[in-house]
Amino acid sequence: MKIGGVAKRTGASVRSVRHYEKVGLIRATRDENGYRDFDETDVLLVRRIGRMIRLGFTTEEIATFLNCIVDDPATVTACPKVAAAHRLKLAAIERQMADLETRRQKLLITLKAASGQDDTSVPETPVHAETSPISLAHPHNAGARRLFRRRG
Amino acid sequence: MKIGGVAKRTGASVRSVRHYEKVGLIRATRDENGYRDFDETDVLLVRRIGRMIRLGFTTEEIATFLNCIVDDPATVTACPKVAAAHRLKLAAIERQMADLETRRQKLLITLKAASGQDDTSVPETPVHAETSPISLAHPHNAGARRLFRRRG
DNA sequence: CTTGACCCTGACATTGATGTCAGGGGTTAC
DNA sequence: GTAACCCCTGACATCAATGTCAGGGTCAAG
Repeated sequence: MKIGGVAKRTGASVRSVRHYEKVGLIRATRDENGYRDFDETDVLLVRRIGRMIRLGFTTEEIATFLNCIVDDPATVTACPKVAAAHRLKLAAIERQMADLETRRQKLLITLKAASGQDDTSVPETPVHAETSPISLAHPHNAGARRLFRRRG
Repeated sequence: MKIGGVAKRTGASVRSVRHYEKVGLIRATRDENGYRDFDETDVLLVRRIGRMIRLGFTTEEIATFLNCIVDDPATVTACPKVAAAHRLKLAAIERQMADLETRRQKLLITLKAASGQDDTSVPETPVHAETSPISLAHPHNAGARRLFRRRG
């Protein structure tokens, strides 16, 4: 199967499949004309890589445990590298969530401080707000916009 | 005050202060020798910019409402632009949190599927798991590591 | 006059998967 | 033979704040 077929079957772009090969996640034999040749096993692998990436793993991380991914769903994390990588990623995600939660609380405080809105429910994690919402007038900053490149 | 003084007083780097000026968030007069000259007002503004950035605003976003930031903490979001920007950011953060939560649940499922660990409590948001943890053997991916640049 | 501590501008690097373009070739059907 | 697809490699762009380097001034103290 050529690369276009893999792309079609996996949902990955041709560009991405080439990228996965370049970083060593997949391997392809070559036809006489230089075209990559894949089989059904590669399709499954590319699908799995896509799932991993959507979970937040980088290709570099995936590479560290790709060689111990096994066919039996029951032994998923049986290989310690896989389990370790998953636990690390889990911890990283929870750190990110905590950071986002902090920022969320500060935004809520700022919003609540000004407008007497009551639809901002602010559930768990009570905050002790030394956040000092907004202040400071600075008269000369009117024309600040549009110094930025726009996406072409 | 010269740029080094601003940096020292705000915690921002000299590089960052120059950057804020370049994108129009602050303005500096120039001494005869070309050196930037700042006053105490600029120090307060740079501190505020730093806080905004830590909240997750980009300088481009900050620029859209910087000119309506006022000195009175009670009127924080009195300027509609500020409130709108904060609500947008809040919504974006909540989307990110939801995405992270989804990924977290999938990671937990995968981990739970293999090791009979019980310290993974999995609290709220029950998941309907069509996640298909891990599978697929691929014998020829042993030498995948170290194709990546290392940071020097 | 030299040293050291500042300041200046401009430019490149970082992160990482992916899009996209340039320039070139293969394969197939008409 | 030519149009229409597909493939190849290599390279640049994306996002955004910040670090860092090169190459060059300014200025005060010794």
